[in-house]
Amino acid sequence: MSNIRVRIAPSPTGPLHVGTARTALFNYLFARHHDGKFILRIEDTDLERSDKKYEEDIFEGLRWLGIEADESPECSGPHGPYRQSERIKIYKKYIQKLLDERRAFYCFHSKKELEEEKEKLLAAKHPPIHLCEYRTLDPAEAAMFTQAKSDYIIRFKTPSGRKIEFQDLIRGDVSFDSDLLGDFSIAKRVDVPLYNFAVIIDDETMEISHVIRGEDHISNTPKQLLLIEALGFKIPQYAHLPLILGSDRSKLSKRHGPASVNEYRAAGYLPEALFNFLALLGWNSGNDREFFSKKELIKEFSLEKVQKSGAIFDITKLDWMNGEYIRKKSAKELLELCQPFLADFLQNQNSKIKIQNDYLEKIIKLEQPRLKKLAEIGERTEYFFWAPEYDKELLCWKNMSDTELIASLEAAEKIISNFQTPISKEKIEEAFLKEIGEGDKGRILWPLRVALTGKKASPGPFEIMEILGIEESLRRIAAAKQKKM
RNA sequence: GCUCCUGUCGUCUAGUCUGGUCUAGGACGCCAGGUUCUCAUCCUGGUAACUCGGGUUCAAAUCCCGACAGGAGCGCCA
Repeated sequence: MSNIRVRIAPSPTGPLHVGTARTALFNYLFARHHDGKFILRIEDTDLERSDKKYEEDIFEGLRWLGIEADESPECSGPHGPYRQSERIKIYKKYIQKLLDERRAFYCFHSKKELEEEKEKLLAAKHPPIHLCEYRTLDPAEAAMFTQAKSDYIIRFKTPSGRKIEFQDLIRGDVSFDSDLLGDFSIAKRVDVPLYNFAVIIDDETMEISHVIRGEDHISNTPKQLLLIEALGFKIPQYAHLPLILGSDRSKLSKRHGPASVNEYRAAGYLPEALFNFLALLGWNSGNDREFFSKKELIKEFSLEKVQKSGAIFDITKLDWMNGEYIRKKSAKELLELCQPFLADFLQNQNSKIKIQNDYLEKIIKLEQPRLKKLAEIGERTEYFFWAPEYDKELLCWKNMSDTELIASLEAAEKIISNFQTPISKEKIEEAFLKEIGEGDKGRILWPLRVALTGKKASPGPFEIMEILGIEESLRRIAAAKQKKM
């Protein structure tokens, strides 16, 4: 066991976002690679926006992906509690300390005043920061003010003229000027901490050694560093991950399409495919390899191989990869995976039919090479559950006439009639091939296939008939003939 | 506006640290061909990129400088 400890700290204000999942994934991989610990902490100090149902969504999504935490609200450890809302006492102690040491102070500007100041600064092309004249207010006087006024906040007394530097494991040296920070806010009240403050308290008390988070946090880092210094905490190692972008190169969000892990789950992506895909978004092994199991990823992962620039979430590549993972499944595994999707599909079609598992397994195996997402399974295989509906024009191969079509269907009918229900696709194919000889196979096979499936794209007629059986096949051919008579 | 980060095929990326073997490699996509009644799978081939401008050097995707472009942040959100 190494002394590496990393964490992911989502806020339960929405469903588990793929960006958050990717950050969790990298933290997890890093921790496991170094035999360290991975902590899941919930940042729910913003009570109004936080919601238990989202917290559950986060747990569920992470669990589904196979990213399990060593310590979390669900699995307590020595550094708990793991919800910020349950750690108020801890924060309070440190806020009070900063106040007592006069490194933090009460600011009594109203929101309106602050807003006006910001507008003015922006108009004058200055950075919109707040340098507060209350920073030197006598604590006793301030205490009196807090009784009388309701509009106040606690700010950090940012030192001026400081160059704040840190080493980022991905980006190298990064530096900021403290004068551009202003007297930033750290808490609304002694017992209501704000993000930048709560994070550093948590990271210190949870003994986090490496802070691996999204690039959007780079500009929070100098503020946190100042607080860490003021409190005499240990500085963790930082690594800022590139962002996941939408097709327009801006930060991935709902408007770019599905952005939450559970949406991908519902669409029928496999967890190992999403895991693999997300790992490759901003990281690579340094060679041409693209398929990795979780175990292999843990073995290969290193922060040095993490990309600096943002990566677009390319759904077509995910689809391809998901298809690859689907193709690797055994028939039995795939059956199990497809079952809930099939059940949903049948329910939506108001169908009450019950299908035998061994029958289903054959059907699913047939569609396996075509399947990109599990949710497609119902629509792709529906002709196995009930007679297809289709436009009669679809039956015609090239510019076949009606009489030619009937002749074609009857020829097929004749061949099939020689068989009895447990048939093998090889046998029936052989019979057809013998009949067709050197002729155009489409003339007979296309109408047959459409009669069977009602689709312009499907598996071959022989394999379908093998599953469907002779009687049902003949029934469908008869129905096709009816359409043209 | 200010600060920070980033810039290799449409997309994910290798190569950059340690300059030459890079007429820039792989994958997805797309296109064409083969297999095939159709679709998918499978196989073969093709398409397409070092942001620009200077400099250093015998030699630059690679080092330096400068432009430009894109992104993120600048909350009493996290």
